[in-house]
Amino acid sequence: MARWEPGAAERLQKAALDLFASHGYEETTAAQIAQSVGLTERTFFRHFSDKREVLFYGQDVFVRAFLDGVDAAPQDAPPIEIVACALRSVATLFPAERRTHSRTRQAVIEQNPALRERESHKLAGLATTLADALRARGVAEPAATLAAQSGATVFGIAFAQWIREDERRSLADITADVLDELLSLAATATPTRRAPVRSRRRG
Amino acid sequence: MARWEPGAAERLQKAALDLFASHGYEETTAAQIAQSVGLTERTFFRHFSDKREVLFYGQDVFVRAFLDGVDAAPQDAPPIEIVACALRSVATLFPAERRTHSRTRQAVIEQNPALRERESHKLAGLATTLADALRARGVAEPAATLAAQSGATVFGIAFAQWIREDERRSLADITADVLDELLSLAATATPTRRAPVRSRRRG
DNA sequence: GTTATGATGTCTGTGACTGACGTCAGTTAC
DNA sequence: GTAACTGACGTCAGTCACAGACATCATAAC
Repeated sequence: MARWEPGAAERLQKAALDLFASHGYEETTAAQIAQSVGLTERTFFRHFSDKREVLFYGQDVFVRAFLDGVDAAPQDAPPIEIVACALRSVATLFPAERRTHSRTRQAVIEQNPALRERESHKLAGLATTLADALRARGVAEPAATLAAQSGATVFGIAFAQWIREDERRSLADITADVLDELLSLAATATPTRRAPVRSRRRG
Repeated sequence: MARWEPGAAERLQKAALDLFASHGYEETTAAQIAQSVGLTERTFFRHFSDKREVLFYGQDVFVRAFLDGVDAAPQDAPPIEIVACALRSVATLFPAERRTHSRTRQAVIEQNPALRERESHKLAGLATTLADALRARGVAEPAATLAAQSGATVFGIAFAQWIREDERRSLADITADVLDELLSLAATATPTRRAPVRSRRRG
């Protein structure tokens, strides 16, 4: 028999979400979360670098889905198309069954400024990672950062929409629509100086 | 003679930046900052809601410049043009003389994850405020959020570029270029379903 | 002159986080 | 087969960010 129950991080995360949802984020101490699953505060902080992080545990699979989508894009695809691929890829991670869970988690996050801050930082980090991937494919700056940031923005908007009670569409559909809206929006303004993008494949 | 030197917040901010730059952010305590200008830790936290905030004191004028730019845009301007106005407006707040100061401040921020987090959150907050202003002008969702977020992104990229040692152009010029790049980028992809934007003036 | 005000100091407490060190089941090396 | 090793945990003690409550006192308002 093992000395400890396995999956400490997962148990802590589940307990944390429950406690945050029922008693509030600030009202719940890290020690309480740990105790509720038979661990100590010290162990909590061995698994999570800080208290907020417990709500973002597992986001790496989500980031990886983005990168997989980038890899799956055809070699000659323009930056925005690569981002569209990435968005399609990540949308598969959020089937309809997951909406309820996502919704309660998001409710907790939106209730607390510190958590909102961490969330926007995570989204920014995703954009950075995406930009790195685009640059690795030969997209130049600032196109890489612009495209990546746009992708993160589109995802953020689409996700918020997907969570809403009155929404029936799949995340993939919403994402595609929001991206299209962004492109249409850009089309209404007139570029003033620059020639069309010269990025894509260097060397 | 006044009982206390005036401008406590400004003095605290200046002292904080100095100490952060010379000894590092984490190595500097709030009490040290306060003491260095003859105040107490408690007073520090009366002026700033938390330790990081001291580096962002005064950002309201910056946000206001954005909003002024929105107001200055012609009534019939499409969302992206409104954003362009806002960007031009805010660029005037950063003349060449301010580059050195901005650079050291940014160096401090980039050295610390907690500060970077706060910064990305401030940028997100700016985007939210901008989106509100666009919506107040009749821009519908998600166009308002998309345009606002794009504006914030463009500013972020342009500002980072403006700060670089090897950069000679004004922030206004860089901003215009980055925005153009974004529009060109969008033009390379093909919108698939949506009709052109139907936002702008409701009711 | 009295009173109100506002920025400050003082005191005290809580909770997030950290470093150092001890513990012990299971694994590996010999 | 035992000894050394490892990894996940507990314990203890400490620092610091931050907040509530209350006192202080120069200045403004009356």
